[in-house]
Amino acid sequence: MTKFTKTIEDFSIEAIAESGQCFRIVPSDDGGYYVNAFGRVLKVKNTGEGNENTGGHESNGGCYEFSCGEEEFTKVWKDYFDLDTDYGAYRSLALPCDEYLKTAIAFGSGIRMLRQDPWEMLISFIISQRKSVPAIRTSVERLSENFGHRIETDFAPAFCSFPEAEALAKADTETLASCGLGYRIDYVRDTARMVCDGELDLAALNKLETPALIEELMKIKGVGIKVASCVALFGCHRLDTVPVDVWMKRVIDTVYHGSLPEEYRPYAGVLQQYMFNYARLNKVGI
DNA sequence: TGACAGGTACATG
DNA sequence: CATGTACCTGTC
Repeated sequence: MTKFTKTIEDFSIEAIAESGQCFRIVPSDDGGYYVNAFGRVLKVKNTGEGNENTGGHESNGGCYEFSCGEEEFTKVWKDYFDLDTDYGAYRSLALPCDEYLKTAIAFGSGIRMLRQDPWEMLISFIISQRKSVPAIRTSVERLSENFGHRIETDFAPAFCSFPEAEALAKADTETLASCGLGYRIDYVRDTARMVCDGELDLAALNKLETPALIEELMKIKGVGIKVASCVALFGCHRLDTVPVDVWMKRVIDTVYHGSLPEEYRPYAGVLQQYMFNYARLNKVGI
């Protein structure tokens, strides 16, 4: 196995994996994690050296070993993990009086906003409606097993890539049903067909300003404001976007009396990720 | 064991 | 335009 080792600030693969923005980062049997993205698999393991690890989700960074060469790391994963960004700058955005956010940031230290594939985010979040996170993971895995391709490595069990639009466009109903898609079957397949037909061009949409991007995404059947916001934030890195699910609604209503502070707007998507993570994993802020 | 899931489309008022 | 309801099914 090729290895590349790097010390990274404000980086916790565990916190990222559990933060609800991705469904295909899973624990390995030795305390590391497998990252499945862009048709590749990467193993990430904290070496336990040179970090300020205080345990669990409070890990603030440290030395990590990656199962790739420096070239692939620089070309693919540095960008995926958003490593050129200083997350201390985001942390400092918390208003002095905002105890809730400060607590949430301390708890979720090491979370980063992944730069994920817009197509995968679109389908994954269409599937996510009325599903728990474990159920979403199961559906996405089954979809990949049925319609993706196998990814063989010398360091991990075989994984399957996220399906291309062509494969989902011609998928049969029975197989899609076996992936647990339920009433979302036609949402997923019709979206895939639109991409194949060129009727939906995600790369083109990604050039739009955030409000127009979300408006266009919501024209897709099965995509409402929440799913469109998730695609914008997690797939198009629109950090000004706040997906409001049941957890964030409770936080906004209860803690912020109806709306987040205006000062947060440009990076509210990052800050809400800490809030969401803290609320969901602790069941607080409700 | 039945309620509940990180919502959305569609029908009403 | 705001509110109410049905919806597939895995997971606990």
